[in-house]
Formats: sequence, C-alpha cells, structure tokens
Amino acid sequence: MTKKTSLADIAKSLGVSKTLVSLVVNNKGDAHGISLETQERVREKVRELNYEPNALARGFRTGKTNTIGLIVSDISNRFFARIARNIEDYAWQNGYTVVICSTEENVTKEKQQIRLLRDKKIDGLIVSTSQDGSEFFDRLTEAGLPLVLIDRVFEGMKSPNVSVDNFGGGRIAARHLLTQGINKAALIGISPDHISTITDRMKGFESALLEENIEIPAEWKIRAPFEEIEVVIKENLQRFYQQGTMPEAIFTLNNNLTSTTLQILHKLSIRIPEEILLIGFDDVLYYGFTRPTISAIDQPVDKISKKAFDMLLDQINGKEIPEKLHSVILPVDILIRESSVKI
Amino acid sequence: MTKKTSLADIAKSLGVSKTLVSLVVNNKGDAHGISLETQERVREKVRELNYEPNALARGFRTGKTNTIGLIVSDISNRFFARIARNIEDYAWQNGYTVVICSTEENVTKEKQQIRLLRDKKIDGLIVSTSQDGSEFFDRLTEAGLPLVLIDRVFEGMKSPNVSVDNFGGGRIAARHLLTQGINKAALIGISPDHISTITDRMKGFESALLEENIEIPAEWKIRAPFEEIEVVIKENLQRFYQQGTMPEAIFTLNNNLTSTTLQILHKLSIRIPEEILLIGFDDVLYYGFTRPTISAIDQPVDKISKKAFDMLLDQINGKEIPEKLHSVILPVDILIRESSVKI
DNA sequence: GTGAAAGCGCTAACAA
DNA sequence: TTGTTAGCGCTTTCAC
Repeated sequence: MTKKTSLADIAKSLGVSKTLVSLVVNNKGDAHGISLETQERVREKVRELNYEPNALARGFRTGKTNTIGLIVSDISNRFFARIARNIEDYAWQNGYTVVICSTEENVTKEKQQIRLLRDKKIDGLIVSTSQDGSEFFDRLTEAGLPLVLIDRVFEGMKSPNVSVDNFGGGRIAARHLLTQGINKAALIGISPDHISTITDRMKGFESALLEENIEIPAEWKIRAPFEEIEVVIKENLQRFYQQGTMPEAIFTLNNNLTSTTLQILHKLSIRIPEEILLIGFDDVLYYGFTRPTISAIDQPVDKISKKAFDMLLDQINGKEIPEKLHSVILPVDILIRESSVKI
Repeated sequence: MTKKTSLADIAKSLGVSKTLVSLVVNNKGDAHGISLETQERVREKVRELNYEPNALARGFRTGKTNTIGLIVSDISNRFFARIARNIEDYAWQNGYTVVICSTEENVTKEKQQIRLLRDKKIDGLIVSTSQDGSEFFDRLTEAGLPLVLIDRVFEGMKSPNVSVDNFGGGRIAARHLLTQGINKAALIGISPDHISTITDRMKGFESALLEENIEIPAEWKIRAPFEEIEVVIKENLQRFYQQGTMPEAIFTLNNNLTSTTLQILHKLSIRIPEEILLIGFDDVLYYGFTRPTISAIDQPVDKISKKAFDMLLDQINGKEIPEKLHSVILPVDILIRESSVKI
C-alpha cells in the first residue's frame, strides 16, 4: 500500500501552506476570503493526488469524530434491529456513522463497551441498558457525555430518555381481554425484575384487572431469565396443562416471548384462540398473516428512534434540553387480531 | 467536563517518562524489563487519576483502530441482523468494535460509506454489496484493505468472499417440489439481475426442472425492485388468479419475499398448501410455528459470520489467504414443512 | 489573502 | 531498567 497523500503533500506540490489547503478542503475557504482561483487550484490538486483526509487525525485534533454509539441488548431482536436501522438512517443523513454493540444482557460487557466507546471519542451514545439503576448513566451525563437512554429507563434519572407508555400498554391489553370476558390471565416476562419495561407492562396489566377485582395468582406471573426463556415457558405451560390450571389468556411481554410462547403452544397442540387467547407486546410483521393472526401492542419504533437521535444531536450541538423534556414517553397502540378474540 | 488526564500527566506526577507509562499501560512492561515495583506505582497512579487512554491518539499514531466496518443492504432484515449479531460477538471476543452501515441497496451510499470508513481508518471491512461488479472491491483489495465480501459475490473477484451454494439451494428446492408432483412453478425474486444470490437461486431451480423437461414460462419468473416488492407481487398474483394461470407452487428467493408473498396469499384467501405450495429461501424463526409451517432453504448464518470474520482477521494480521481459499461456499439445507407438501 | 508554528496524546526508535 | 525525542496529519491562533 503506497503512502497516502496528506495535506502537507498537497500544500508542498502547490507551494502554499497547509492552513490554506485545510481551509479549502473543509469548505471554509470563502469564509476566510481565499480567492476562488486558489481554491480551484487546491481542489484540482486534491483530485489529482486522490487526497483522502485522515479522519483520525482530524478527530484527534478537534475532539469530534462524527460517530455515535448504539448499545442494545440484542441486535438480532427485531425491535432493536428496526431501531438500529432507523438510527443508522438519521445518523447518516446528519453526517454520522454508528457503532453498534450488542450486550446479550450482560452488564459487565455493557460497561466495558461504553468505556471503550468513550475511549474512542464517540460524540454521543444511545443505550438500551441492562443495568438495574441510573447511577452509572447519571455520572456520564454529569461528565458531559451526550447520552440518551431508550426503551428501558429509570424514574428520576438525569440523562435524557425516550420510552413508551409500558404501563398504559399493559392496561390496554388487559382491558381488551376483559371485553372478551376473560378473568383468568397469565403474564410471561423476562427477569430480572429491574427491567423496567417488563415490570411496567405487568403492573399496567394487573392494575386494569384489579379494577374489576381480578387478581392474578403468583404462579401465573412468570419471569424467565434471558437465556432460559424457552425452557421456563415450556415447563410452566406444560404444568398448567397437566394440572388443568391453564389460564384463559396469556399476555407476553416482548416479541421474543410471544414467539417462544407461540412455538410452545403449537407443540403442545393448544389452539389459539379456541383454547387460549394470546396478545403480545411488540408487533412483528408476521403477526399480520400467520394463522391465526396475532394481536399485539405496537410500539412506535420510528418515533422512538427519531426522538432519541434528535435529543442526542441537540446535546452534541450543545443545546440544553429543558428539564421537563428529559423524559419522553410515547403512546402505544393495540392491534387486535384473531389470537385475542373469542370465537 | 474537566480536562482528561493524559499519559503525560501520569508521567509528570510520578516523575517518570511517558514511554514508561505507555509501556505499562499497554502491558508491555514485562517484555521491556520494567521493574514490577515501578509498574505497580504506575498502575496505582492510573487508578488514582482515573486515566482513560485516548484511543484516537493511539490509532492516529499506530494506524490501528481495532474497529471493523460491516456494510449490509438492510440491517433490519432478519438475515443481516443475525449476521450482525454474530459478527459483533466474534469481533468483541477479539477486541474489535463494529461500525454498521445500512445501504438500502443504494450503490452511491454504499460507496460513500466505504469511503468514509476508510477515512476513519477502520482495520477491515465486511460487505454484502449492492454493486453489479467486483472492480470496486478488487481495487480495495489491491490497495491492501483487509476486506471480505459476504452473501453476494462475483465470479473471479480478487477479494476473499464467503457465500452459500445458492445454485444448489435452488436445485434442492426444485427437486423437492418435483417429488410433490409439481410441474408448474413460479419464481419470485428481486431485481436488478446482477444480485448474484437471487440469480443463482433461480438458475439452480430452473436447471433441476429442465432435467425433467419442465420449462418455466417468462411470466412466472418475477423480479421486483427492492422498493416495490409488495406492489409487484400483488399485481402478478392477482393477475394469475384472475386469468386462471396460477402456478402449483412458488419458490420465493429471500425471506422478505417469502413474507410478502405469504401476506398477499393470505389477503387473496389462497390456501397453502391446499391450493398452492410455497417454499422460501432463508429460514425464519416463525416459519416453524405458523399455520401452516413454512418450508425453507436454510443458510448457515453462524458459519458465514464466523468464516467471514476469521478471514478478515487473517488479513488484518497479515496472513496470506491462499488463492484457492479465497472463495468459501457453504452448503445449505432444506427444511421441509407443511407449506410445500401436498395433502 | 496567505503562512508559520504550535500542539492534540500517543508510540517507537534510539540512547543511556 | 529507564529516558529523550521525533513525529503521526490535522486545525487553529496569530502574524504578516
């Protein structure tokens, strides 16, 4: 690989200073009153020598890399893949590239990744965290790092954050099931309990049922560890089946859980909606044309991404985000399909 | 944000040289025979002053960033999302972070992204390209950029590449349909024609049918532009339906096409497999428990990712990849489920 | 309108 | 076993 041409090369071969070349290359020529003729000469040479700026040197000098980090628990999860796609898109439109990290719900890994990204001087960070509290992020925000938390957030945290109305979503799901005459419903979520999204969805669901004096027995509130979703759900459903304690409906708290539950019900030959109703949090393309079609609480993925990116960009550009706008909570919709309607 | 501590700060406050600190920080202390005592003093100070290395300065100096780029046409597509997750995982295990770019099949954007990543001095690049030839990549490889193409590759290209046996996959699908007594089958792919994966799958399929003297009429070889998949498939299927020229089976050439076709057949109330058989390229979790379950040609996503990353790492580490191992082609499997079996 | 020079934080050759 | 020094490519201040 032959040596790359640098600013100095251009300058030398043109008999001008590096300053001049730098200004032209960065389109600051006009602002500094550099003659159009000179500018054209520089540009010409840039083309001729096939000059490509060293972004590393520039970033090193200016402290700005035009790179942002995106940290999620699982990039192959449809929800996060869509988030990633949207954010990548906005970022590109605004001259940024995106470094993506997938934590597999591992807090240590998450912290290491954040550390590394900071060392790499990313301009900002969007995180869906697996941590159980906001202190770590509060400190980052205090330290001046542009940061937005998405999806999973904490009460009273200092960092700007974007989430959806998980509690409300839970209520909507519950009320819909109530209209179907359900009063025995199970919840399937993931542990640990500090994952706010899951907990809020559960609470919302329970609160709506409680208004009708329906209480969910503990054995129907299932929380499976991330790595053991399948095993745990299977065990529980099988047990219900054998004991004859099958609920009339299940509310699954994210798309992975919905899929896995669907799969297991299929294996157990339990028919939806004839024998059990099902509604899940997170919509997935397939739900619209599987048999039966699957009801879901739909998150506004595009709005989450856009809002998060905008808030990040504002911070990067030094704009203050007013205290009261720190926490953005977006509404969710219900998509009622066949799986949750009694027939 | 207070000024960050640098190597120099540590060195000064300890009364030693920057070199010394640098060596200790990079764990080269022992190799250079720096006394354990001194090493401990340095580490102590590092902790005390909360020193965080500036990876940008280091990369600038060494030319190594421990970052690789991954460019795909759509990160929200399940296939690429899984690839991304796997590669991110291997990369992390090997001390690399991953910058992800999504091109939306836009060649100009793809080239700009590659340009930008090179400017940012990424150590290597893995690409699933939307381009129609290998010249662009041949030049990158000649220029010494560690590079691996995946998924979509070109005959005789110079860059190392990993793909699956698309032709063979097409043949397997065709032969399976033949066992079901099918002789009227349609193909649904995306355009443009230079997308090698799609074209090869079609060719394989056709070749197997041809051996039984079955030719596919042109109107059953559908290729829809990326942005108009839904419209085009719908138009065609509706036309077949109305004209009474519906094929007995459809082979969809990627998971998006399979999903969309499924969706449209659902809307048209055409039953699978009673009225038409369906098999798709790419397996998706849902296919195993939708009703009917969907047959698919399954790609070894994990092997593709691992192989591609290994080949990239070898190049980064300066290992020659023997000419004959430049093109890795992995076998595919068929998953026969309900959608492609006559009942 | 243009140029000289300093310096960002780090590493690697060479010296001692 | 440790230190000195040069310089990676760029931007920025200040000077002319």
